[in-house]
Amino acid sequence: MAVTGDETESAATGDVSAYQLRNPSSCLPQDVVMAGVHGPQQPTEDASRRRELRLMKNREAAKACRQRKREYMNYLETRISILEKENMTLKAKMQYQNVHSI
DNA sequence: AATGCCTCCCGTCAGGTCCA
DNA sequence: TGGACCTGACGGGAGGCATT
Repeated sequence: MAVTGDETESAATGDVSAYQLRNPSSCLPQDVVMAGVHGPQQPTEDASRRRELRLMKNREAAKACRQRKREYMNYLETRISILEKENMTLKAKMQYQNVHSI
């Protein structure tokens, strides 16, 4: 796999995310209210903790979601090959019946 | 060796759905 | 109705492969 663990590690430790780096306007945690007039404020400890918890849960949810999707796609591909075989068998059977006028 | 393209996996955000 | 959860979309990193 192409995972070094660095990304996961940095995300888990609350470093600046890739998204924040490429989209500076979104650098503020969603659930931290910033007061406009007095400039940027530090997120409270509790807000940061809640954000990290939310990101961690969403990270796990996304992994589970992708795993389910992979399994479903595998199921569909298996189903396709089964139905294709079935279709070929039925076609062969029809051809046989036509040739022998059954 | 350098480069470009493709594919896979990941983390994050945003928006939708569900349920207490 | 607010919070928890799910999932599509997006963009980045890394590996593999062909081409130069």
